[in-house]
Amino acid sequence: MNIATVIVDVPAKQTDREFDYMIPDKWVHIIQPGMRVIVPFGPRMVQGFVTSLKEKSQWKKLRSIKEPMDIDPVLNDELLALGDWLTEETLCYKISAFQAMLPSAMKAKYEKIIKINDQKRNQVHPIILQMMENKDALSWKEVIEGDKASLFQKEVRNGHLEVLYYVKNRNNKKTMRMIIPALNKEGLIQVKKSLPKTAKKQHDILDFFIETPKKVLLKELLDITHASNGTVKALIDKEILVESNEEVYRDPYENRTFAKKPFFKLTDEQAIAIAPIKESIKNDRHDVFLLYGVTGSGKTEIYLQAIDDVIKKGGEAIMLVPEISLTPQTVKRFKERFGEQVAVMHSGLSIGEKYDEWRKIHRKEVKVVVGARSAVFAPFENLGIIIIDEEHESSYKQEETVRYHARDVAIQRAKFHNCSVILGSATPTLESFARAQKNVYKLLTLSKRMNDHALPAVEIVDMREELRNGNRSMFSQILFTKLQDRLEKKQQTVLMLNKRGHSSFVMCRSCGYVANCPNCEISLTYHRSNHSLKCHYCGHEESMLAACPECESEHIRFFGTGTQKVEEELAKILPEAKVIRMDVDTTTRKGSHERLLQAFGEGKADILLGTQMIAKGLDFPNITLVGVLSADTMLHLPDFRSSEKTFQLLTQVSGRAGRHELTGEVVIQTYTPEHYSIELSGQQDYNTFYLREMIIRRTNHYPPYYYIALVTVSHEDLMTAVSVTEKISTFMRNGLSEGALILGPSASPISRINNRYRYQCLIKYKREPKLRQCFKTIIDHYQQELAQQHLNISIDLNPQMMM
DNA sequence: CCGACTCTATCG
DNA sequence: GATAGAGTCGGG
Repeated sequence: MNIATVIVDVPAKQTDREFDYMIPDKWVHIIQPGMRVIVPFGPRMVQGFVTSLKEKSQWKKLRSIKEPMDIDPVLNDELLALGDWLTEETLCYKISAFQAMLPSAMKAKYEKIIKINDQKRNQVHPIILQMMENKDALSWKEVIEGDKASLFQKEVRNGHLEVLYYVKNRNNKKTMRMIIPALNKEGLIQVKKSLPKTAKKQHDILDFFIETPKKVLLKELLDITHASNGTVKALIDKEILVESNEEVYRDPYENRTFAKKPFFKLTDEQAIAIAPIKESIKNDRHDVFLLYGVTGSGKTEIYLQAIDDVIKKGGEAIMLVPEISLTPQTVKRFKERFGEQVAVMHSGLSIGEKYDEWRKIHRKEVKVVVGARSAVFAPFENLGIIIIDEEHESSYKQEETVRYHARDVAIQRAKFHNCSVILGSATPTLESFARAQKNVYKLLTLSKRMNDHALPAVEIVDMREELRNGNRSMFSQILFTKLQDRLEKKQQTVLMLNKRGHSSFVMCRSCGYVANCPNCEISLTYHRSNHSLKCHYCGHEESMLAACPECESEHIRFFGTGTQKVEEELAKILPEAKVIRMDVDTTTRKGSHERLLQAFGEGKADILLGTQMIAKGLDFPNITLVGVLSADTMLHLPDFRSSEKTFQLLTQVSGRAGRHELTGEVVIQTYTPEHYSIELSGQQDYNTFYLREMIIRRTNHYPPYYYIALVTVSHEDLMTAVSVTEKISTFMRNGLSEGALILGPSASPISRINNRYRYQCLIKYKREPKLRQCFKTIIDHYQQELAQQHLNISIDLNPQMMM
């Protein structure tokens, strides 16, 4: 077995296959499938993943692997197979699938440098000699961007200069200096006797080690003994102490202690719900459970106890949470229960921290991982359960390159490990609930809140009515009164502004001109921080307009009730209220999200004002009022899931109120109170919503009755974009069965991004075995244009967003 | 004839 | 995706 098949780190159609390499004798027993290696590829060096080993190759001359990048494989057989599955399922390159499964710290960095060929030093052009006078090497980038590029190229061609390629591991293992005594206790006492009395600090250090003869961090040692670096160094020089550099994990939860918490006694309802899960765990069965439980019904406790069962059996658990609710509160609950056995993975961690957490899993130092979407790839080998909380969240779907849904990956992995998946939600997706109805998933229901607290009373306010009564403010009379009331009672309020699709655009009040991005078909967003207008799609930025470019009127204003504007209004009408604002502007800094929530939890403010990000996971006893300022902003988005999304969001945010002793109230302001998703979320009636929405999905041929696939074509030239989309539509019509519905070409909801026109074709189908093959044919057909970057075709199977 | 540029096959 | 080598063009 001295030949390895390797997938190289070149994400392109033509290189998306295995390449054979010789394994040098010294590595023959080292290199295994799933390892990263450095291989020569054409003239350069690239990273690659070994996928298999074999004896013979159809190629006569093989090149050799340069060196392995790992000691242990980073992908085991299961994950290698999962990579194949991902590739097929999402139509991505195999290398992209592998990289999606690993922390980004493992992605190679490449460096290309130029050196003087020492044998020909005397022939090198004097200008270059001068440029490289006291430098060992120049980076290729520097050279090619300078004005001597052609001279350098010539010198490279005639061999006076040589080009070197490096593959670097981003491996940034953190190391720390550790100190350990070289002698035993008696030895140290001996040394202490022979030390002069004046060396006081040295005595202190020796005392320390006589008392605690073990390895300590240098930093800690200095802190405790108040000695200096020099003192320690003196002892090292005398060979009394030994210094070593040791790898440590960066601990994002450092300096925090988590008191062990016992298990709660389950309510009768919880006990009934968990029984089938425990049964599956006990018998190593693969089941998918849909845990449908109203907000505050104690789903988390069920997760915790299920995980505990798994750990007791020697298994491991993956707990997925939406990014946005991966708050310290959530992490705390898991750390309190499972202590050091928990790894945490979320986007707030640095690349290095994520890498550390990954290695804890890889080295089997933890049993549980709590994390966002990508944690579903945690390299456990004894998986006993995968839990997906808030199953309906759209953040479980990756929206670029490897367009996977964590739910699908979870089920795929669970099949392999013969273990169960729990999908939990108060507002399940229609897809999941329908599967539960058909017994594909097993439905478990929690209909009551813990401690029998009532769900909050919801009041829906018709804002058109308010306007007719002369109230032009953004607060209805009812909401205002209730706000005042809570202020007096010293209780807390959460105000949500549903901003999506309603950002603060700039409009002229005289002529109606709206500031649009010059490159994209989308309005610019006002940013207060630097008084500028920005495009969220291409990054275009310009300064705020002083006057309307169309009519020169100065009545140009930013519109859309942004959170800042609400904050200002609150200051006017309720000047005594303390407000914490939470939105993209106030939560960009690391940890700021957490700090704001903590401050609110400690009662440092009366009102928490924010966007969707406040709808999930907050659980504070003193919140008794939830206000939704404009419930319908996302109802009119061009997406067949907009009703479902609205219902979910309103139900979730309502669930923030009255979770503990005090009863909660919810006020929902809307311009379309008659809409069923608003009306039914007011009644917290998921079942009726499900039935009504299912009828609509059936008549319009949408999921769960049909699967959908979205093809988006973009090109600089409008006509090309249209005609390619047209050809694709026709091809799909001919290639697929009678039952498939092909819609399009039609302009994308955002018809132009970065000066590229976007057209799309939507395919609805029930069963199309040929679907993926058809897409592959299309990509092959347009290969050349795609490679030249003029054309772009993106294919999303089961898209979550229709943009 | 040379350099600058574009196109395209290939990478094991 | 990056590269080298082939092919093309235009100025001298």
